[in-house]
Amino acid sequence: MFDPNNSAPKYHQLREYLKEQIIRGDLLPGEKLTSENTLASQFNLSRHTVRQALGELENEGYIYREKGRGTFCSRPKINAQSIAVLTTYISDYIFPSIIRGIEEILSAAGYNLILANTNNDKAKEALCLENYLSQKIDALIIEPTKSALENSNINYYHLLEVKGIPYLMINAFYPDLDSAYLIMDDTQGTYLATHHLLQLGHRRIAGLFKTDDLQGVKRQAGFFSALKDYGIPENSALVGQYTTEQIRSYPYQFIRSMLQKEPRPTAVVCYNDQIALDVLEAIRNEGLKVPDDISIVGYDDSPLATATEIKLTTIRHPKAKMGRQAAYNIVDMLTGHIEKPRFVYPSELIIRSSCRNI
Amino acid sequence: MFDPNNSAPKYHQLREYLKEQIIRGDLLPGEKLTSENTLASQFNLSRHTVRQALGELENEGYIYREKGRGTFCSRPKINAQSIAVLTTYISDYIFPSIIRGIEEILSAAGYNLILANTNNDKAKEALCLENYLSQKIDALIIEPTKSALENSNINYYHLLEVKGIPYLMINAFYPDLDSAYLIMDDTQGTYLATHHLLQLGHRRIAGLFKTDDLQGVKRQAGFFSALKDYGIPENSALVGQYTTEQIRSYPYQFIRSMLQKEPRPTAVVCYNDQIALDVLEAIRNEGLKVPDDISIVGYDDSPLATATEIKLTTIRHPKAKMGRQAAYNIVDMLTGHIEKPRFVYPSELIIRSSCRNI
DNA sequence: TCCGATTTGTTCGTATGTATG
DNA sequence: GCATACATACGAACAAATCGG
Repeated sequence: MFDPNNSAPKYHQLREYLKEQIIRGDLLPGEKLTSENTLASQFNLSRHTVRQALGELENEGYIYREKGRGTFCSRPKINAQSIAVLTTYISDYIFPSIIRGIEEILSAAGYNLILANTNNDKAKEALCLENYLSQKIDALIIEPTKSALENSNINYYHLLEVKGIPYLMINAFYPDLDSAYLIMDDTQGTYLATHHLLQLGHRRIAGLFKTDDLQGVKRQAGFFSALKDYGIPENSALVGQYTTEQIRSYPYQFIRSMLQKEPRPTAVVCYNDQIALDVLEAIRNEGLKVPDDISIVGYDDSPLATATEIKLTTIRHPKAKMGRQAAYNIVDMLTGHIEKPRFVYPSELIIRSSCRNI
Repeated sequence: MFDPNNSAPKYHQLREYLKEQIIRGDLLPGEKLTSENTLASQFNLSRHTVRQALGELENEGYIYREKGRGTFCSRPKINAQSIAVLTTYISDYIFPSIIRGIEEILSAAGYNLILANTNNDKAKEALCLENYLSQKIDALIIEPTKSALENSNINYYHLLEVKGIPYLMINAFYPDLDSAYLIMDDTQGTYLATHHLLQLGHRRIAGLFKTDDLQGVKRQAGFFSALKDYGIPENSALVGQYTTEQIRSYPYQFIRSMLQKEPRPTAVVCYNDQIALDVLEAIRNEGLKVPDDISIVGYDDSPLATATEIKLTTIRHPKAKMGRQAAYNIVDMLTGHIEKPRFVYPSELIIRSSCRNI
């Protein structure tokens, strides 16, 4: 308004001038602005130009106009940003804790949390991402679905980058995508678990792993790595592999049939606590006892680990802590404080009563 | 555009005329609109008037303009509606299931789910409601916080009504608010539970209830109602009452001190499963056994009810089913199919192994 | 209740700038 | 360079709502 060699359009200058006054608090909510005609003569503008500036301010929510009365300053519109959270599941296992952690931080920071789950179905994941891309989503925390398989939704992630929408992966990431992530050291986790069993004297150790997500692949790698360090060759007969679709029956069946053949394993390393409970049931139904006959270790330290009589030895998952850090990170990415955070939580063994010395 | 006795401003008429073309699909995304000058001469308008119409269409996202090239039809903006869900907690107990039920339906129906919890704190509830009121929230599913106390946030609910934002209460409602709700029959629930104990021969029955939410008040009423039907007078020494803030220590302490005095109760009716577990621990720590020495009944049939060795006799809460119905209802309210749904789920007793005949 | 001053809303006209093809 | 299209900017007039006297 005062700078003649400012190349910006006059109505832009006036708009910014007024906007500043509002933001600084010179104009309080409800207060009347100078009338259009007065502004025009004050700044040597046509009324039309003034109206253009006011129109945009109205559109952005800074002011409102009332015919016959005047133009007024709006109440500050808290236009909270929305951060979407897309996980495989939401109501079971460790997911409620992760989501609570995220909610805690986002809520305190004034962001909306938009929640959905994929049920570990890539089609549902695609649908959700497509929705988010066509809406006003400011950032995304996502647990990739079937992260070990080909990333058929990679285009959506590229679109997120193009649109400048920051996203953060938790629990896993796609190797062919240069993304920010927050994961735990899955390989180290099963290494510790397996190592623990080896130290207890176990030599014939079975493993049961999920193959369609990166966590499963890494956990299996940690299992083999520990065996190798003890000079024990890989024995494929002792390793069960399953996918999401087989989760209901395979782990149970695998263990039951394994227990019916001699020599039996003396211990089982499980992909997670949920599978460990299936294994526990299979062992029971064979008339055997944990840990007397067979030791088992779970993974994730979920509520399931301590829900039964046999308290599971397991690996700690950061859960709510990871949720909180994910929320902090995505906010920092959104505000430009960090570029692409990448963090790997070290693994920690929790010894309970599902393993014994032999 | 064609109606001379239409009193609406010309630019409104032109705007609606063009908007219709876009919605009908006469103008496909990316297609070029008639130029400003052509439109002006075509409809006998000034170019300024045409610009005003186009400006609003641009603002609403229907078109975009490129200097020197022309005005083009935008890709259809799928602006999904957002439904906020505000519960007391989100990660524990029956809440993950309720939220999963809501998510399942809203997600399938193409709505965003915006999630937050109040931690059973009325100040946090006020904060969330204020946020939702100043944002673009289309509807709200809410579990009221401390529903038995004075509704200090009633103004926010009135504002929701004024703004035409439908809301649905779950689990409880404020008596002084004429709202839609979805609750279970809490009074009948504890009536059934208490009646069950009476039929098993118990006569000295203790009760432990929360007093700051409507559910607690109703559950206590059902407890007394059943006792009355058996001609047993109210004995305040046998009834413990606590609020959210006392939840950590009171129930445990109350039961322990009660067990140290003769005559001991032979059964305890608990506000919910979580409290039942506290009671269970208190009984154990007194060197007594459930159900041999004392019977207990929980409420809600949460995962906790079957997590320990003692499987709790409890009352079924609809959980995910209630979540789904809440979602269906709020969508129907939003689309105007129903006005104010009100539904009370009948209660159902689940008999497990925490009660015995005496 | 009506009047007149003020204020925003609608509509016209005109001119010039600037990017596109 | 030229025609076309949108962007910026000026001016003028009347309509409609509000408000104080």
